Amino acid sequence: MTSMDRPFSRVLDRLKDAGLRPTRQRLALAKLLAEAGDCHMTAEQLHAQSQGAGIRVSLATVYNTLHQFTEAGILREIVVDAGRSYFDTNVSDHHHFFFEDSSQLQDIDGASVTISSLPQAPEGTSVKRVDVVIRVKQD
Amino acid sequence: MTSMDRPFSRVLDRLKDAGLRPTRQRLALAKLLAEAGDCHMTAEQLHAQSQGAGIRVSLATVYNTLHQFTEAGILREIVVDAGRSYFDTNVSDHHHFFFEDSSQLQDIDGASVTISSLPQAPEGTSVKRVDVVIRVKQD
DNA sequence: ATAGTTGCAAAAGTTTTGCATTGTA
DNA sequence: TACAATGCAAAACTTTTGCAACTAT
Repeated sequence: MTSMDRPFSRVLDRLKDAGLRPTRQRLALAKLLAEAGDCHMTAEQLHAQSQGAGIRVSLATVYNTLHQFTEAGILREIVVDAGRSYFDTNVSDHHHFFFEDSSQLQDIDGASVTISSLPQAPEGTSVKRVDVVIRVKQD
Repeated sequence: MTSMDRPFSRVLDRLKDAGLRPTRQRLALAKLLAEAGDCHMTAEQLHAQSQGAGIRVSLATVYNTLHQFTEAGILREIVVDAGRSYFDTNVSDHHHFFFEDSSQLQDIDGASVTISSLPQAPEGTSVKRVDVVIRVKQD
């Protein structure tokens, strides 16, 4: 996989498809996310990185942008920890280890988890996603 | 199952085992949770119910108590929604549907979900719990 | 008495919203 | 110019913490 294949290299197209203007802030945040590679980032972390890179953007805008990217399918939001959202740059089929001691996430390839039986979605609803979180602790 | 078998009927023993004193607030909150039966309650909801029942207790104490009960194994904390924790009175082996439209949880019996392959826990860690959340949306 | 516990006001976080500003056609 | 979209300050939430008050020996 070359860097050209990474989701964020197509970010301009993605933003266009989602009806989002390619503003300075969005492009800068998308670039940071692309450079970070596969990762699980909080809004706070991305905001800090932005400041470090000399990009002036408010935390509110970071949140709004992360949610817009999530809507557009460029990111996936993961909630495993009370009062903190993670945004995952890996949007392919996969699951997560959650290290409760350090509050860190680690990807598990989708092929490593086999769910051989699941109940049907309740009448009138359809499954949007199945999340498997393996919570682990230091011995 | 009679009401005497429900976890909260043993709350006095449970509190004792956990080294928690049976204070007025704890007993009142435990009683409300027991009466509610199997449910997924937020701290805010439990606090509202307490007020409704004429129990004077602060929201902070509700949070502290819910966490203490969770530590004691009387409750399980479920995090599926950004910025909101649910406390589940059902601590048996089970999973959840999450209705994204209404932010409601519904139990799935453990036997209804079969995971036939899972990766090993990373070196030096052990699995504390495997959470499966089926996210559904209204058609 | 006193050592340990508890409950809550106040503080600390996180996330969302309202609206002036900006950008586009 | 008009119209919609954007970015951020301020507001709204949720959750945690520090410490005065309380409890059980």
